Order: sequence, then C-alpha cells, then structure tokens
Amino acid sequence: MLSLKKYLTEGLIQFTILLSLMGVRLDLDSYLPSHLPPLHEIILGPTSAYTQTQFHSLRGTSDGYGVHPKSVDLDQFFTSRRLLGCVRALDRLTVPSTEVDAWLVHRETEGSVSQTGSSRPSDSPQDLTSSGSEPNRDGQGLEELGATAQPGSSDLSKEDIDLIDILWRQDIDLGVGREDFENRQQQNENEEVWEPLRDGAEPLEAAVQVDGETGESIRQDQTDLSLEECLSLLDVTFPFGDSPEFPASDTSALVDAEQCPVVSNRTDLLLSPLLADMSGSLDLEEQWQDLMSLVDMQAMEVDSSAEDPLYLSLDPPLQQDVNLDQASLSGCSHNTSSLFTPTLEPFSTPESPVPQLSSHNSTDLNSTFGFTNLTGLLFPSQLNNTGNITSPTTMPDTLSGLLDEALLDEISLMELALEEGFSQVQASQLQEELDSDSGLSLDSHQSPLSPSGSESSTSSSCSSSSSSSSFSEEGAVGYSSDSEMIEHEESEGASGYQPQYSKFCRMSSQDPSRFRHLPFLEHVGHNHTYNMAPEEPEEMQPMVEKNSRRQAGFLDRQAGRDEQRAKAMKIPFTNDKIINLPVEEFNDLLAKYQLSEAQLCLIRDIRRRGKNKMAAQNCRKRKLDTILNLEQEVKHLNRERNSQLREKGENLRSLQRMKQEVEHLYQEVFSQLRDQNGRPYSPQQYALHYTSNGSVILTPRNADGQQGRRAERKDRRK
DNA sequence: AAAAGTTGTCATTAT
DNA sequence: CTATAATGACAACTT
Repeated sequence: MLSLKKYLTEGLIQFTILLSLMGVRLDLDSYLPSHLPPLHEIILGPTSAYTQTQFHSLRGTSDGYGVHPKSVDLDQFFTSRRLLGCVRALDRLTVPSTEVDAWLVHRETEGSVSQTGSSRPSDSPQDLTSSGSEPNRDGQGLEELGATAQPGSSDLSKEDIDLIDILWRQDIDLGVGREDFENRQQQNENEEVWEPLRDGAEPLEAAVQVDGETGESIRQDQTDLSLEECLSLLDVTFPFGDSPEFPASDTSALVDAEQCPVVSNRTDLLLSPLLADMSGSLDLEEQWQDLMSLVDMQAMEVDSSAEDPLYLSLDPPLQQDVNLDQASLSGCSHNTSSLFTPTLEPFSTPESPVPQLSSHNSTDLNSTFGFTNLTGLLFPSQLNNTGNITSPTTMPDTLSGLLDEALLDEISLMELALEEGFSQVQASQLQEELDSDSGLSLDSHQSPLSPSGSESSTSSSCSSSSSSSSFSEEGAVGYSSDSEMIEHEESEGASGYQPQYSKFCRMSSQDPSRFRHLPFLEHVGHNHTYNMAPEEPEEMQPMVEKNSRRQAGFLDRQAGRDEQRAKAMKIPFTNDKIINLPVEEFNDLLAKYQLSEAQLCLIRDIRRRGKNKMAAQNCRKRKLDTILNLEQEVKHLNRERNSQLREKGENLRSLQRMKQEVEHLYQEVFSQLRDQNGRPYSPQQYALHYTSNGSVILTPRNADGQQGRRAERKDRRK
C-alpha cells in the first residue's frame, strides 16, 4: 500500500510536470502525502545556484552520504535513487537527471524576470504550493529549511544534525572515520518512504536556476486547476489519438502500440522520456531531444498525413537525421503507458520487449514528421487541398500556369507540389539531394546522435540555458534560466546544456551564504579547504565534545582569511552579518560597538569582499548563461537555415516534377489534335499556346503573327 | 609537470 | 556623493 501510494504520488508529480509543460498549472500539494515536501520543491527543487541552505540540508540527509560535498553533482545520485525501482523493474537505465533539468530550465525561465541583488527571496512565487515554505528568505532559520527538506523528521535538533552531518562529511572526505555514520544511516532509513520522491526532486533542485540571492524562482502564470480539471482538460484538449495518429513507422510498432491499452495516450508519450530510459545507449541530450520531439509531435498532431503506415515507410536518405525518436517511440508504446495506468502498476510490464524500430523506420518516421510539420507551418492554407496534379480538375490550372515559362517559376506551383505530389519519398530524395548537392551541413550531420534539426528538438536543456529571458534581459540580475526557451524552441532542440548546469550547481553549492542561517557556521566562508589535512581524530572523546571539536576544526578550516582576520581583530559580530546586512542595519551594528579604525576598515573590507564574491559568482553565472543562450540561438538559427534550405530543395524538386508533368501533358494533348483531314499536326509546324483567358490555342510555329488561325478551345482537362 | 577549471580578490566601471 | 552591482584581470588553488 505504501509503495502504491508512492508510485501514485510520483506519477502525480510527473504528471504535474507534464501539465506545466503544456501550460497548465495545478496545485498538487493537496494531493501529496503530508510527509512530502511541497510540490514546488519537488518539481523545482528548493535550491538554486544562489540558494543558500537547501543544499546543505539535503546533504544532511542520509541520502547525502556518499556524495562528495564539494562536487555537488548530486543530480545523478538522487535521480538514480529515485528511479531505482524503475531500473529494477524495467531493466533499463535510470533517467538521467539532465532530462529533468531541461524541464526545469524551461519552466523556470518562464515567468520570472530575473533581477538581482538585494531583492528578497520572498519574491519567489509561492503560488505553486499551498503549503510551501520559502526556504531562501534571508535571515530565516534553518529550521524551516530542515523541515522543508525533511518533513518527516523535524525535530528540534535537526539543525544540529544537519550540521553534524556536514561536518562528518567533511571529515569523511578527509579520511576521518565515521563510525557514527552508519548509525545515522540506519536511523534515517525510516524516512525512506518518501525518499524516492524527494530524491527525484533533488536533480531538479540542483539544476533549477532559482536565484538564491533574489529568491527568484519559477513562476507560472497559468491558471490554477485542480487535478481533475487538468485531467479532463487533457483529455479534451489533446486529441490523444489512437496509436495510428502517432506515426509509428512500421506496422509492427503500430500493432504493439495498439495492444497496449494506454499507449495511445499522449500523456504517456510525453512522459516517457521522464519516466524511463528506453535505451541505455542514449545520452542525456538525446533523451531530451526525444522528449522535445515528442512534444513537437504533439503540437503538430492532427493534420499529419502520416497516419498511413505505408506513408511512413519511406526512403532512408534521411536516416542520419533521425535516430533518436526510435527510442522515444518504442518507449512510448511500452513503458510509458504503464506508469500511468489506473491500476498503478507503474513498472510491471518489463517482460514485453520494447518494440524496436529499425533505423530505417525511425528515419521515415522522423522525416514524415518533419515534412508534415513543415508543410503545415509554411502552407497552412494548403493543408486541406488534396488536388492531384494529374487529376483532370486541377490540370488545366496547372497547365495554364506551367505553359508559361515565366509562370513556371511562380511559387504557386510550389504550393501545389507541396500539397499533393510531394510524397515522403520525394521529400527524402530532396533532402538527400540537398544534402549531397548543396554541400550544406545539416544538423543531423553535425551530430549523428541528434535528431534532425527542426523536427526534433534539442533544446535547451540545461537547460539552463538561459533563455531568451535572461538573454534579453542581459542587464538584469536574476539569473532565471530561460523559461521562454521552451516556448519558441519547443520544437527546437538544445543540447549540451547539462554539463554547464552541473557546473552551475557546483559553483552555487559552494556559496558560503548557504550556511548563513547556521549561527555556528557563520564564520564559514568558502569550503575550499576541505582537502586540507584533517584534524587528528579524537575518538576517545564523547560525542558532543568530539562534534564540537570537529565543528571548531571545520570552522577553522572553513574560515576564510577574512574570518580569521575578523577573529584576530576581535570583531564582535559575524562576517555573515557584516556582509549580508542591509546598509542601515549594518551601520546600526557598527554604531553599537566601539570599534577601532582598524576594525572598521577590516569590517568594510570584509563587507566589500563578501559582496564582491557574490557578485563575481553572479557574474560568472550570467556569463555562462549568456554563452549558453548564444549557443542555443546559433543552434536554432542553424536549424532554421537548414530547414529553409531543405524547403528550397523540395520546392525545386517539385518544380522540376511539375515541368515534366506539363511537358508530358503537352505532348499528350498535342498528339491528339487533328486537322480537317484527320491528320495529326506536325510538332515542327504547330505549337500549343496557353492564352490568358484559360484557353489553349494551336498556332503555327513559323507564323507567329498569325495566331488564331487555328484556334482550338481545349477542354480544361485536356 | 602542464593544462585547464574554479574561486576569491582587486580595480574599475556602471547603476 | 555613497553604496552596491558588474565585470575584467589576476592569483591561488584544484583537477
């Protein structure tokens, strides 16, 4: 029962993430078990690069053990924990944290306008949760944080425990024994009930670019909806068509999909990337791209003529463009569904092999999508036209246009070609031709693993990339990541974000301000010194004393130069106050004490340096964001360019085809003409001309001026 | 041992 | 003007 609840909760959370992607926000907190952290923390994560304490408190949990405090690459750690069950059941790799990061990135960028500085974390939206406590408020106690991070075990000594854990971690890293650690671990195992969920949230947290300083975090402006409402909305809004709508490339795939009751649901498709890794060989970027491609597909769903399985199996030329969707598709038709089955048996379908699509098929699928999408986007008005080039009804117009050499170049022909005769085969051929002829490098060429540029996405993942928001608001300080990215790059892809984000996370994790809420850690500056020589273990000492000594040693090691100087100068208050207090309070503080000139000078230096340190961190993060943004922009532009080139090639091809068609028709018509004697006209002496009024006349070639001598009205259809 | 990355600091400029 | 943020440059340090 417990596990059932767990799965349900997790499913709800993921579902909520999905909904948020679709622009719907709902308050799920009321559905969550009371022992779970607020949903917004689960999704967004309590910390960001500039969040001060969350990470700390997380480290204090049992899960934090074994993770190096410095390399705050907890994403993978927690993620793997969370999905352990999935792995065991599905025999697949766990979902890399990066996937989630990408989601978050987008999400975060979304509503928040970054700003800097002194702005209070309290600004961060709390509307996401009803019960969420904002951990980042300056000056707030750690209790709050601790409670948030570990709701189930909120006792008064939580702070101390967390601190001790941190210290132990330090010692552990330094090689000091940690006999207590195991005890604590056992102790904490009682809390594992909610661990999967919380762990799941960790990567998010690590990746989310919530500005800890400003408390800037993701805000969503969407309407609040209840779960039921969202569910119903989902059903209505998204024609989660039956499997055929999802262009499975081969029949077998379709069959598989149909056999699976839930497969056809789009929700599943969307969630699949998050839920399980369908192919271990795919890297994070690929998975993100898969996800984005799924979203993309959803966006274009309806008109796609790809419903016809036959239509899907086309030529291989586009193969390089598409390899990844295969995994997504197979996953969609398999596991995904299981996660949201009403029976709540999320991971119970491992035995059924994942339908594997051949690369050929996947290619077809992708190309189909790509072209369908392109056509729909570029010529929406044409989508419903199904004229056949060779059909009598359309021929006259076509002929009239084509007979005129000048008109041949008209773009209208292109439209016609696009609507009808442009089969996938031709498209693929065009692409192939284009690829080889133009010598242009398409996205697919750039990265064999990345899906074709415009069709699937890459995106920004890390997402963090900062998106346009941070990009456009270069001057602003909040480093909210790009949230808008998902909007305009939904179908785009962004890749290569993750690494950078992890960097962010690591950087931010060392933010000393993280510890500012711990009174006894106030002197802790940067913990760069973690690798210093460890204190000699004093195992004989009682626990408390040992801990205090450890703390002291820790503090000594951690204390920066400024702390030491402050201590030496007997500054009566903490560096944390010196640095973080607002000017007024700071001045009041100074006024309260009789300080020497040297002390005042030192205090001001400490304040300056401390602020500058933060500023430097912000600056670097911003710089990185900018770079990432530019990178994404370049990718996006490249994709755009490639797709336009592709389109151009398609148009040229279709034009060529139309010319041939016209020529053929011309010959056919001409050959059927007879003079008074019933003899055919000589092509050398006569020619057909198309007049402006739509009629076709036969004119002698040698007498240009005497046209009309033998005018024959031709039927429109030849 | 060298190269690259990270972080803190300073000096300067911008807000 | 002051206070603070932003940022380039540098150094110390780690990886």
